[in-house]
Amino acid sequence: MFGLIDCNNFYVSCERVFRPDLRGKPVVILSNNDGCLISLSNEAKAMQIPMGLPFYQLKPLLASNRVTVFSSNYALYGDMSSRVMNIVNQFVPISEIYSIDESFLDFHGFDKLGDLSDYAHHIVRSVERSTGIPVSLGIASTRTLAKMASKFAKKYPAYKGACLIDTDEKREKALKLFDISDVWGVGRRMRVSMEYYGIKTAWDFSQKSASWVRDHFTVTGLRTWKELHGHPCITPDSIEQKKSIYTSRSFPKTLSSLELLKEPVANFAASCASKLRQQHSCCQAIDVFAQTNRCNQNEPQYTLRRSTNLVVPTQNTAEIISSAMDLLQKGWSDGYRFKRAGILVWGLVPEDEIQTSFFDTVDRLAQRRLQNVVDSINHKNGDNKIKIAAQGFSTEWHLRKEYISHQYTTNFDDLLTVRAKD
DNA sequence: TCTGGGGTCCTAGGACCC
DNA sequence: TCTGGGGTCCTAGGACCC
Repeated sequence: MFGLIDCNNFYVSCERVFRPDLRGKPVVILSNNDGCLISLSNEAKAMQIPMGLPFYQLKPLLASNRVTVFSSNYALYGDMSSRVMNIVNQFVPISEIYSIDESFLDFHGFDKLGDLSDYAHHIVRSVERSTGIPVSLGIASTRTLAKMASKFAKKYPAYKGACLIDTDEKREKALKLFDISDVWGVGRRMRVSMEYYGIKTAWDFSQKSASWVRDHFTVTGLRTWKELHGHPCITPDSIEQKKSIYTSRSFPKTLSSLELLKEPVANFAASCASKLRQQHSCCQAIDVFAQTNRCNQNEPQYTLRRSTNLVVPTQNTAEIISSAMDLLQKGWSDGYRFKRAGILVWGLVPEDEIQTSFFDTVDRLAQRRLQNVVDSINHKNGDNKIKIAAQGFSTEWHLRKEYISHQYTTNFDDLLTVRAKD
């Protein structure tokens, strides 16, 4: 059996842990740059406030409904996430963190030990008591069915946070109640085709033949179909060893000169290098992107994209920045206003399995020693206390975060003061 | 004025080989 | 007049997830 534990309205719940006065009230969380609505409390959902729409369009509506707004605070959400995962991991031997607010749990063999339902409810209660974050737990014979079960657990209070689909009868009933477009793996595009073929529920889909599904929805559709039948065949990749690493941001204003764009791109490159070292990988290739504002159809559109392969794989900040600056220079063309840029590093290899080159001119050992010293100084004194000159000091490109809360759990200056009542 | 960020996987089509 | 067939590899773009 697989379990899926999912935090309810995760970002909103994180804010509420430190703002208990907001429980039961409508709250929304904005994406980076205060761009779109990305997390809504149940009260906000009940007001028919749509998810994913630009904030500036909804501002009057939110104000008139007295909705509390937060900029996203990833220092807080990331830390709360690891607290939740740590608690969950005390209850199962194997888990796969799937996203910031979800984890798959391995329950194989657990059903022989006693009542799995009691155990599931115990997990849900423990997480909420220890972290303040409400969660839903679904358990079934495949990951797709476990996700479905967790949605039932979230939707119907009678489940008290945990739902098991552990018999064929329950599976059939669940499939018949479940909208096909809510199935894990069915997105916008597939939903349209499903509608065309008259498939409304997960059950309708499961009643098609395997070959029909393969023909109309390719191997990915077939996998989902098998999972709905209770045959596990989707294994999410471990998040620990990524195959590529991406850092990108939109800018609050557009940037139209090469000099202005260099600085954010250098910082994105530095961020990728740091993430590489965290997962003990080196990259073999680096891509640079920059895009004009796609939402503004009145101005000329352009996507700058340049790629390079490295002679020797690297995780060194200076080296990756230097390649990125080269690529940006080569791909540059005047006359565009860039709204977004990013760095992708890929072709990742473990840092201790590097294929060296006969023609390499860099002293790799010295390079690594220097990087280690810089990392340890920054670790002790704060990110970017020592940085590469190209990363600069401009704040032109920094994110807009007008409604950000404190870093309650990761910054000493933001710790709450608790006073006893007289 | 204003529209997120970070991933994985699959497929079609082109380049290239013999 | 008339120009093959089979294979691999790479890349861009799209679909999907949260």
